[in-house]
Amino acid sequence: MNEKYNPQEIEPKWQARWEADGQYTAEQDDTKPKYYFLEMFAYPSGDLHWGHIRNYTIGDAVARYKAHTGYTVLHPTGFDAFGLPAENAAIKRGVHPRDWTYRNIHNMQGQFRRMGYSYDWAREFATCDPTYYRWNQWFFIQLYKAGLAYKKKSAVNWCPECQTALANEQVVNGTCERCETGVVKRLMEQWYFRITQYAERLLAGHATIDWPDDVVTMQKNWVGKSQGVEFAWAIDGYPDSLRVFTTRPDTVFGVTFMVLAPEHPLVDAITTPEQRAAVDTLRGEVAGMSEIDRASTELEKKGAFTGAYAVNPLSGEKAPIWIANYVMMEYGTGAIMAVPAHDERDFEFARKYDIPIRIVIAPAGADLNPNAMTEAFEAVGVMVNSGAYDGLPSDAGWTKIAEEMEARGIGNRTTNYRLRDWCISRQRYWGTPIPMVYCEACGVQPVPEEQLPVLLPDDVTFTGAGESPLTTSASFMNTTCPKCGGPARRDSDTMDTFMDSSWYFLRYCSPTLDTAAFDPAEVKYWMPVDMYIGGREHATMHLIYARFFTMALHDMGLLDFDEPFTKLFNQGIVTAGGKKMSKRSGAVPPNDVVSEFGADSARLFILFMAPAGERAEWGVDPETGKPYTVPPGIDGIWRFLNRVWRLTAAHVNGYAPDRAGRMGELTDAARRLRRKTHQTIKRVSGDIERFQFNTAISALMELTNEMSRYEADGVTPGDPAWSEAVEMGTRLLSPFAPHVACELWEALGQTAPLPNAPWPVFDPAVAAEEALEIPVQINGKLRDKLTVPVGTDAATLETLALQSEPVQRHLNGAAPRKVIVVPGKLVNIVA
RNA sequence: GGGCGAGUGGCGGAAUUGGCAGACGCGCCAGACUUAGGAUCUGGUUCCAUUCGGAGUAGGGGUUCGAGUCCCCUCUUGCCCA
Repeated sequence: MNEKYNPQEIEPKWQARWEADGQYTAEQDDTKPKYYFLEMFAYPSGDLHWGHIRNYTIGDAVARYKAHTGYTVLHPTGFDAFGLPAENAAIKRGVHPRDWTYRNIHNMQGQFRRMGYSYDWAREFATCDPTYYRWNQWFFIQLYKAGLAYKKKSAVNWCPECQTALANEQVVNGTCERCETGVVKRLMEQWYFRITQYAERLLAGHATIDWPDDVVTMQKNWVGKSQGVEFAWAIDGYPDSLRVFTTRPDTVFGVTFMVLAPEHPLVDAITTPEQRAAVDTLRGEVAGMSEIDRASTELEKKGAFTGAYAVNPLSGEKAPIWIANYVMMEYGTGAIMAVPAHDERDFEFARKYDIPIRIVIAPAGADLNPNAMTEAFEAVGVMVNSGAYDGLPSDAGWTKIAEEMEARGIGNRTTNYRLRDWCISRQRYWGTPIPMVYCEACGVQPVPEEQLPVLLPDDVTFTGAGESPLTTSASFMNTTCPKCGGPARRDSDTMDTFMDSSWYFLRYCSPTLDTAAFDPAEVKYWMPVDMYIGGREHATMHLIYARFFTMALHDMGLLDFDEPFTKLFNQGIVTAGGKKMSKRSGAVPPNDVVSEFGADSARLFILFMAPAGERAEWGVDPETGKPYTVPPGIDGIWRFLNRVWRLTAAHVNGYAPDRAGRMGELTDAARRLRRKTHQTIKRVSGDIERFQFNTAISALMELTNEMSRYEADGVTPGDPAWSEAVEMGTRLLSPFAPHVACELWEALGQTAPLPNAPWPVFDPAVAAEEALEIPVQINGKLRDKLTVPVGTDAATLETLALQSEPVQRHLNGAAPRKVIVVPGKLVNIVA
C-alpha cells in the first residue's frame, strides 16, 4: 500500500465503488431486523454548510453502525424543494424557480456525494417534481373527502412585503420570519386542515414514542390543553346571555368585571350610546394588530367600558362588561370573567382602570390586602368571600363549583386547546397547486384523481406584488368544471411546504411508484422510521404536522401505525461567532476542508468538536473576522488519520488474519495492547449507542497512541496482538471515516466489503485491568495512591492505606477516627 | 415574563451510579531527527508556591467521610414559548 495517506485519491475511488456495487441499496431481508434511519431532508438553498454536515454525519455514523450490527438499513435522502427563496430569486434575478432549485440541488448532490454518506441514491427525489407533488394533491383530496380539509374566511397574518399569509409560527415578534416586515391582519379565504380534531391524539401519542423530553414538552405547550368550565352570564336588560370559558371556576366570586374581545358579536348590541365612541376607537386600534402582539404580556392593556352589566350566576352580583385588547376571539368563547385578585393580566387591567379587586383565595397563613397587592395571587389557597364555599381549599372548590354549575344547568366542564387548524393555502407560485376548481354552477369541486397532477404552469410573471403569481397564468386559471363541464377557475394558491415534509418518509419506501403515493407492502416493511435526526427548531411545526398527517392517514385506513418516528434525536446547532450558521448568516460550505483534508477528516472533525446534542461553536478567524473556512482544530484530525495510515502501512506483514490460538503467551506490552483494544471496542460501541461521537473518536485516538507505544518495542511478522489492534481499529473507524477504513481493510487483505462486516465484540476478560490505582485520601484530600491487584478486599486496602508513608506523615501519630473503604474505588481516612 | 438546558485550563471539550477534576484534541514550551514536510517523533503544559504543600469546575450557602455531579439563593448565557 501507498506510504502516504492521500484522501483525494482514495475517497472518490471508494465512492465510485460503493455506488457501482450498490453497497447502500436498501433491501428487504427476512434474515435481519430492519432499521429505517432518516435525517431531516435539506432545503436546496445552494450549498451544504457545516450545520448540515453535522446533522448528516451523525446520521451516517449511526446508520453505518446499524448496518455493522446486523440490521438491513434504509437510509435515504432527498430535497425539500418547494419554498419561498426560489420565488424570491425569480423576482430578484429573473431566474425561474425551477431552474434555480435544480441548479442548487445539483450542486448539493455533489457535496453530499463527496462526503461519502451511505445513502441509497436510487431513492432520492425532490418534492418539487410532479411525480411527487401529484400525491400531495391526491392526499389533499382524500383529506377533503374525509372532512379534514375545509375552506374558511379568516383573519390571517399577512406580510405586506412577501405578499403572503403566514402561519402563527412564521411570525416572529410581530414581524415576518423571513423579511422582518411588520405583519398585519387580513381576511382571506383559506384552506385549512382540521388538526385540532387530533389535539387529544397528538398528546396521547407521546406515551408511545421515545422522544427527548424537551420536544414533547414543547409539543404539549403548543397543543395547549386546558380544562375549564364554559358557562353563561345573563346580561342585565338584554335577552342575550354571555358565554365565558374559564380555567378558574374557583375564583368566580372574585369577578369584578367582564371582558369581551373587541370583535365579539355582542359588542354592538350591548354598547350604550355614551360608550360608543370609546368602544369604536379601541376596536379600530385592535383591528390592525397581530395576535402575537395582543397575546404578549408586555402589551399595554387597553380597554373600554360598554355600559352594560352581566349578572354573576353564583353570587347574583352585577359586573361591568368591558372590551379589551388582551382578549381574543379565537381563544375559548372570546369572552372572559375577570378576576383581578387572581389573574395577572386582569390585575394589571383593574389597576389601570381603577376597578375593584376582591380576594377570594387566601394563601395559607397570610392575609391579602387588595390595596397593597403588587401582583395577582394565582396559586392554590383557601376560599374566602365565596358564600357557601368559604373555608374550602381552592382546588377542591374548583370541582364543587363546576359541579354546581352543571347541576343547575348554567354551564359545563370543557377542554380548550391553544392549537389552531393548519392553514394550508399560500399565495405563492413555487408549491403544490391546490387541486380544487370553482364552478359558478356547481361550487367547489375537487379535481378528479385521474386528472392529477395539476401541473404548475410556466406562463407566469413574477412581480413580487399583488395576489398569487398563478393568477397571471390564464392557461392555468381557466379550466372546466369536472361535474358540469362548464367554465371554472382553479384555486390560485399553492400548499404550505410543510405538506411536502408530512409524508416524504413514506415516499422513500417506494419512491418511483406511479400508481400510488406509496406501496403499502413496502411501507409495512420499513415504517415507522426507527430513528429520526434533525434540529430542535422543528419541534412544533414539522414534527406536529407529520404526526397529524400520519394519524389522519391511519384513520383513512392507509397506514397501520399512527406515529411516524419512533425515536428522535436533536443535534445541536453549529454557531459561528455565537450566531446560528445558516444560509443567511455566515454559512461555511465544507468544500475547502474536503478538498484540503478529505471527507473523512471533515466527518471526524465535526463529530469530534462537541457533543452531538449540544451547540458547537465553529469559530471566527481573528484575521478576517469571518468564520473559518478551514478551522485550526482540523490539524489534530489530520494527524490522527495519518498516524492510523502509517501504523498500518509500516507493518503490513505484522498483520495476520488468523490469530486464534496464538494469544496464549504474550508479553506485558502485548497484553496491554490487547487490553486497550478490547476497552476501545467497549467504549466506541457504548458511545455510539449514546450518541457520544466525540468521546468515541477520542477512544480511537487513545488506541492509536497505545499502538505507537507498542510499535516502539517492535512489531513481529503476524504479531497476534498487533493484528487484533489493527483490524479492530479499522473496523471501529468504519462508521466515522469509511473511506480510509475501507482502504485499510483492503490493505489488510480483506475481501468482504467492510460496510457489511460484523461489529467487533469485546472480551471482558481481556479488557479487564490487572491492577488498580486506589487513591488514598485524608479528609477528602489526596495523599497517596496504592497500586493493588483487582479484587483487593476492604480490610487489605485499609491496612495498606494506613501503612502508607504520606498517610503516616499526615496523621502524625494520631489515630484515625474513621476509615471509609470503597473496594475498587478509594480509601478515605477521617482524621 | 414563563418553560427547558448550559456555565470546568489560553481554546474545543472529558469525568455511566456522589469517589484521583482536566481524558482526547488544538495551541504553547522544550528536545530529537530529517530526504526541510501541511513534516514527524519524544517530553511538558489548571493556577500559586516549586520544599513540604495550598487553591481550584460562574458566585454564595447547604447536605455528606467525600460534591463538577445532589439541595437552596444569586449572576451570566443559549434555545423554545410569550
